[in-house]
Amino acid sequence: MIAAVVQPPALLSVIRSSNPTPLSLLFLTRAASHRSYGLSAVPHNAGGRHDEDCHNSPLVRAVDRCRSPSSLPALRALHSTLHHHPLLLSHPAVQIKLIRALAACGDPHGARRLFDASPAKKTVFFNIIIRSYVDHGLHLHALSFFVDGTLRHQLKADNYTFPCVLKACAASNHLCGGIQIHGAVTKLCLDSDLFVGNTLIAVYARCGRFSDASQMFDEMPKRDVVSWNAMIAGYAKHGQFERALDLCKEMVAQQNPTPDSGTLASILPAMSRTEIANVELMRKLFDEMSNKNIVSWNAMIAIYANNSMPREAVDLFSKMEIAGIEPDAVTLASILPACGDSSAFTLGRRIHQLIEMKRMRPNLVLENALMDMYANCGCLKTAREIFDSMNWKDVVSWNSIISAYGMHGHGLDAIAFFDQMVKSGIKPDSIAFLSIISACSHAGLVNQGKHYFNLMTEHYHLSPTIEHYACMVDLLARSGNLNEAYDFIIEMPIKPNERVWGALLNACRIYSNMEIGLNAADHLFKLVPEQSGYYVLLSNIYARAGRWEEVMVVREMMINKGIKKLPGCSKVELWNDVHTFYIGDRIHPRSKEIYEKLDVLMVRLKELGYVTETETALHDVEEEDKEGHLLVHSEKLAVAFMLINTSPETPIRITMNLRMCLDCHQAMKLISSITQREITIKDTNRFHHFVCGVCSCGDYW
DNA sequence: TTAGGGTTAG
Repeated sequence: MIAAVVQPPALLSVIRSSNPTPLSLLFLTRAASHRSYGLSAVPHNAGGRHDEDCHNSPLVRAVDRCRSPSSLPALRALHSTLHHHPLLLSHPAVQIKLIRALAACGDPHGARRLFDASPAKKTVFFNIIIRSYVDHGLHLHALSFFVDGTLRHQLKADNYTFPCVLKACAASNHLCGGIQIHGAVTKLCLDSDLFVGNTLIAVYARCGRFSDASQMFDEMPKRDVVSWNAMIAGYAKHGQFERALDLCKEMVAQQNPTPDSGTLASILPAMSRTEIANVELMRKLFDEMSNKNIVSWNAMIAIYANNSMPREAVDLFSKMEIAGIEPDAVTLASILPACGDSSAFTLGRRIHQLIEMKRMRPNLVLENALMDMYANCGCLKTAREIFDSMNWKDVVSWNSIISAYGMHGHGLDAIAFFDQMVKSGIKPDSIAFLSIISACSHAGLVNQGKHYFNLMTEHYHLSPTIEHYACMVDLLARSGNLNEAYDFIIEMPIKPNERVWGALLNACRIYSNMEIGLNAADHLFKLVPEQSGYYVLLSNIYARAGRWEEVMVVREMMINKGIKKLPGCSKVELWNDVHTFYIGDRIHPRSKEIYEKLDVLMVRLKELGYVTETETALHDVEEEDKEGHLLVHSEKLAVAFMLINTSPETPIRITMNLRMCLDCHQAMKLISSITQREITIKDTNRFHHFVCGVCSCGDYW
């Protein structure tokens, strides 16, 4: 019998609310502890009526509405209030609601305590708690609880229990546990269950046991898209990219089942630096997907970002926003590197605001991505602010700040960060060494670079990768030690690649070393015969030596092979728009003003002693117009454009697709001096930060 | 109930 108690209107609205706030629920529980609301009127032995009362109780209904971590304080208050109603609290229906709510509010341990205290232990309780452990990444808790439940409490695991415990095995790579559970599954004849079968595939595939996974897959009475995705994910995770792709293509060809968001996410590891045709295939799957969700959007954005297609990633992100899909932390962490790579600073900054607004910090991955975005957009100071404000830092955070200082030319700071990282107890990994050696290389710190290379191999016992070797060659060669660099290559235990020889050839251009340069070029033309940049480097070496006949020979080689020189291109952001300039470009709507500004600047520059550096460019016919005049390089056009469009205190940020030439570098130093502007240029190698006539690279690049 | 998505170099 429930007494007809008149509810105060405010309290009624709280109880009826479908989305209780912690505050409103606390109010309810405090009020409930002072009034009966019919709860004390629950008859002690009302049988079926008692059940009905349990479900109708406002307190129990309020428990039911606690579904997210923000409701946890309110839920705990409700729970303590229920202790005043022992009959209600001991009812299995109320207990299951409490356990379910605690699990949903992110308190698996609380749910477990309730289970332990409960005399009526049922499989359904068991399943909820295991799932809660798995959802919170507490895989070992899930497994030990499973063992405890089945052995000590004689609980019967069912077709709902096994997928969860097997998921715990798959996620923790616990193959032995998976095999034992498979035995139990077989005894109970549950291996023909679709959900159980799918998780068994996941266990075997994730642990690299492909024959067992395939056997499960082949022998299943019924398969669905999850079965296929589990196989694909296993191959992709273990580097068997072709097999993952073949399986995906087979599914597409059969048209059954239809690939879904999970397929895209499963194949993602196989989509890193893949062929463009594969990226296009994934985009086709994505476009045809009828039930796109946040996972499919995130996976497609990540596919673009991992394949050096940052513009496409940014475009897709815009489409996602237009479609009204709210980005989550994973989306933002995927799009931030794309912002950094494409210098989409305006978007990057907006994402930062979004993160702060949605209170998504602290989030280690997100903060690392944010720091990297700022560094890659030229804002070292903001990157540093993010780094300093982080509560918790991992090796990725340290690597990011080391590489940020390194690519901005602050080698000694990068070294200080590296040493600080080691002192803080974080073990440097392979990328940490790559970052620090690269930082030393940019700053000309040869001995320090060698020290870190030795430290990596001798103290940390890390095997250098081809990237480390390329970095060392760059360090040695660019500092003028060309013979040492050459010997280093010859003694390398792995076959030198394009990057290794490329670093040497570039240094040979700087130091006009014809002999070693020709040797490097010879290797490069065999390795990458279509790459225009190396022909240009060789031609520059000949031009510097005044060997014009050979310059023409190289040019003819390029013409015969149909190799086109990559036209220099610079991008700048102005009021949310990206403006692109090409060498000698006259197509920009404000071209006339840009050239007029440049003319004025050149007069001032020449007064300061600037002489156009024509030594290498003079005979570069592709850089001349019809009248034989040298075409203006794109970065000069970009800087003139920004000078006429922005206020004197606005810093100028330019991103280029080639390395900066000596002439433009000299011009930028002087322009920064006469206009009192900060100019930051990101070329394909590093950042140049020009302030008051001085560049952060110290003219060493 | 099952699969599956994020950060660091060059």
